[in-house]
Amino acid sequence: MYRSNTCGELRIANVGETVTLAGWVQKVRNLGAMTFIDLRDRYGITQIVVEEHSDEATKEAASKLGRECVVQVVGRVIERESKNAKMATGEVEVVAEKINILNQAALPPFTIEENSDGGDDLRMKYRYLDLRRPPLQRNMILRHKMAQEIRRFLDSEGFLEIETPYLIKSTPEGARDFVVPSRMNPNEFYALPQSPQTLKQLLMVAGYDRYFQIVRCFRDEDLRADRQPEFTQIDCEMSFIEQEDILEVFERWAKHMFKSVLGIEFTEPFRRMPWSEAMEKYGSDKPDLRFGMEFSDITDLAHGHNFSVFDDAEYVVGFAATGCATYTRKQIDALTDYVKRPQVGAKGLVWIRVEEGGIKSSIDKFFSPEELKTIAERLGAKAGDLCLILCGKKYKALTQLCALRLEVAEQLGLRDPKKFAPLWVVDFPMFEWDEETERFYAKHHPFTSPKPEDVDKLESDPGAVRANAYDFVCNGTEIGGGSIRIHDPKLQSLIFKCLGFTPEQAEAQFGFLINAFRYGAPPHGGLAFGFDRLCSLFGGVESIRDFIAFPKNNAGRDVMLDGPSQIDPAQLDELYLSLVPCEK
RNA sequence: GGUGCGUUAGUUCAGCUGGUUAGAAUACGUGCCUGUCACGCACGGGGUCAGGGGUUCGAGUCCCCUACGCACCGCCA
Repeated sequence: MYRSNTCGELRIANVGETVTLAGWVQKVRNLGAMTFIDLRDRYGITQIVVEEHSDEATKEAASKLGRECVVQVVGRVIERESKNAKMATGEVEVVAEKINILNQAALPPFTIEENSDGGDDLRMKYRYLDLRRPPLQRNMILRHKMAQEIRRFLDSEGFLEIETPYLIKSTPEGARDFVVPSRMNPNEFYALPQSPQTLKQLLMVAGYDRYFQIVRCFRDEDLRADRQPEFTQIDCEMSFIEQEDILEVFERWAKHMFKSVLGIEFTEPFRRMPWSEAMEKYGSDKPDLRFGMEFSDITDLAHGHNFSVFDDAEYVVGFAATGCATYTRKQIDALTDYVKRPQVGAKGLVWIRVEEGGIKSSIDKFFSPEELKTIAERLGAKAGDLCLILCGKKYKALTQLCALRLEVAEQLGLRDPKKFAPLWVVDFPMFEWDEETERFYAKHHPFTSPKPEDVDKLESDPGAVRANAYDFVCNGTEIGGGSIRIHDPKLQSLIFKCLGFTPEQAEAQFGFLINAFRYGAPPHGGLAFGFDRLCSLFGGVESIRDFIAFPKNNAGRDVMLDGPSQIDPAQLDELYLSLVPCEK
C-alpha cells in the first residue's frame, strides 16, 4: 500500500492515527533541530515534521529532500502547536517515522505553487509541471465536472452520445481543413472534421432524433487566446423540432450548467436579440451585456453642420461612456489613439463631455450647445458622462465603436468575470457578401434553413434573407451556435445555387448528404457549443489554453512535444509524397 | 499576410540622454537556527544582455535584418 490517505484529507479528527502519505515535496523548511516538509498531491498539502528525537535515518532522508522529489511518509497525525488557518489541513501535521524517497527530481525550472514564477512560454514547455499547480488542477477538475453535468443533463433528456469518425472527407467551404494522406489510397487525403456537421445530419436521417457528442474538432486557421487548431465541441442535433424547441432545451441546459457548476440561478428567460439589433446597439453579433452603454444612430442630427467628417459619412453613431466626463484630455487622446490603431481602424474620435454646468466637445466649432445637448440626449448621456462618436460606413463604424465600448468598459472595470449575462442572438442573415471573391457565402453553413417568410427574397435580394440560425452568447463571447437545417432537396438546391455552386459542384461535395435526404429526412436542427470556451467562461479566465491539458502555442506548435516535426523519408515514400522546398 | 509589445542570472524583472567591473528579488549551494508555513540570518556560485549586421572612440542601451514569445487584425461556413 503506497498510501493510506491523501495529502488533502487529514483533520483534527485523525489525530492519533498512524498514516502513510505519498506525494511531491513542495517545500522544505529546515529550522535546525526540526524540519517542516510540505507534501503535495492533487488533493492538497499536508505538513510533515521531522524532530530532533526522530531517528537518524529519517533525519538523513529529510536532509536529502529537494523540491518535487517523490516521497512516501509513514507517521503519526498530531495536533499542531501553531496552526495555519489558511490550510485545509492546517490544524494537524504528521510526525515522520519513516521517509521513503521514491524518486529524486531535477530542479524544476519554475516554482510549482499557486502563483508560479514561471512565464507562459516556459510553463508550456514543461506543461506536466504546470499541470501540478493548483490553478491548473482546479481548471482540469472544473472541465471534468462540466463534462459530467453535460452528459447527465442530455442523457436525462433522451440524447444519445454517438461517436463520429475523425478521418472524413475534405470540403472546401468553410475553414481550412487539416488533411491526412491515405497510404492505402495513394494521392488521396482524409480531412479531419471541422465539426461533425454533415454526420450528425445523417444520424437524423437514420432516426437518432436526439444526438450529442463531446467531440474534438479541427480547423487549420490562425490561433487566438480563445482559438486552438483542435478544440472540443458539445455537438447536438434534434429531429421533429422547430427553432423554439431547440432554444428551450438548451436554455434549460445552460441554466442547469450555471446552477450545478457555479451555483448561479437564472430565473428569468434569457434575452433574445435579433442580429440586427445586436449590431445596431452593440456593434457586434456577440454583445457583452454585463453593462449598458448602448449605441444610438445620430446620423440625422450629425449631418448638415458643415462638418465634412460627419457630412461625408454614411452613418454616425455613438454612446455615452458612463461617468467618463472626468476623463482628462490625455485620457481622451489615449482613447482616440486606441480607435486609430490599425486593428480598429477609425480615422478619429468625436467626443462630447456632459457636465452639470454645461457641455464641451471636440466639435464646438460646428455645433451649438443646444445641438450638442440634443445629440447627448439621443445617446442617453447624463451629467458626468462622456459621449463618444464614430462615423463612416455603417457596419464598419459600428464594429469600431464596439471595440471602443469594450475598451472603455475594461477601463471602468465593468467586465467582471464573476458576472454572467447570457443571451440568444437570433435571426442571423443567411448570407454574407465577400468583396474579394464577389459572391455570397453562407454566414452559418450551406445547410441552414432560411426563414420561411424570407424565402421569396432568395433570388431577388439574398442579402436581406434571414436564417433560422441562432447563437448562444455570454459576456461578449460566442459560446455556441446552430440552426434549423434544410430537409427539402428543392430548397437545398436553390441555396446551393445562391451560393454559386453548380449542381455538379454541389453533387461532388455534398452528394452523400443530398442523396441521403432523398430517403426521408426528418425536419431537424441543432447547435454546438465550444466546450473549451464554456470552461474558460465558467472559470473566469480569458484564455482557453488554461482549460486544455496540452494546448498549442500561437504558432500552432506543441512546444512540449516540439511538434509538428519532419518525418522519415520512408514514411513519405509509403504515402507517395514528396516535399517541395519551402522559402522559410 | 499584417500591426503592436517583448526577448538581460535557473526564474521574474530593473538597467535613464550610449560611458569604467551589468544589478535586484527569488531560486540554488554551504553554514547557523525547536514552531515554520512567502521561515529567518550569514556567506557563496550563477550572464554569448535572443542571433546577425550597422552607426560610434565606445552599444545591454541607437538603427536594420532574422528567430522566438504574447496580444490583436485578416482568417475562423
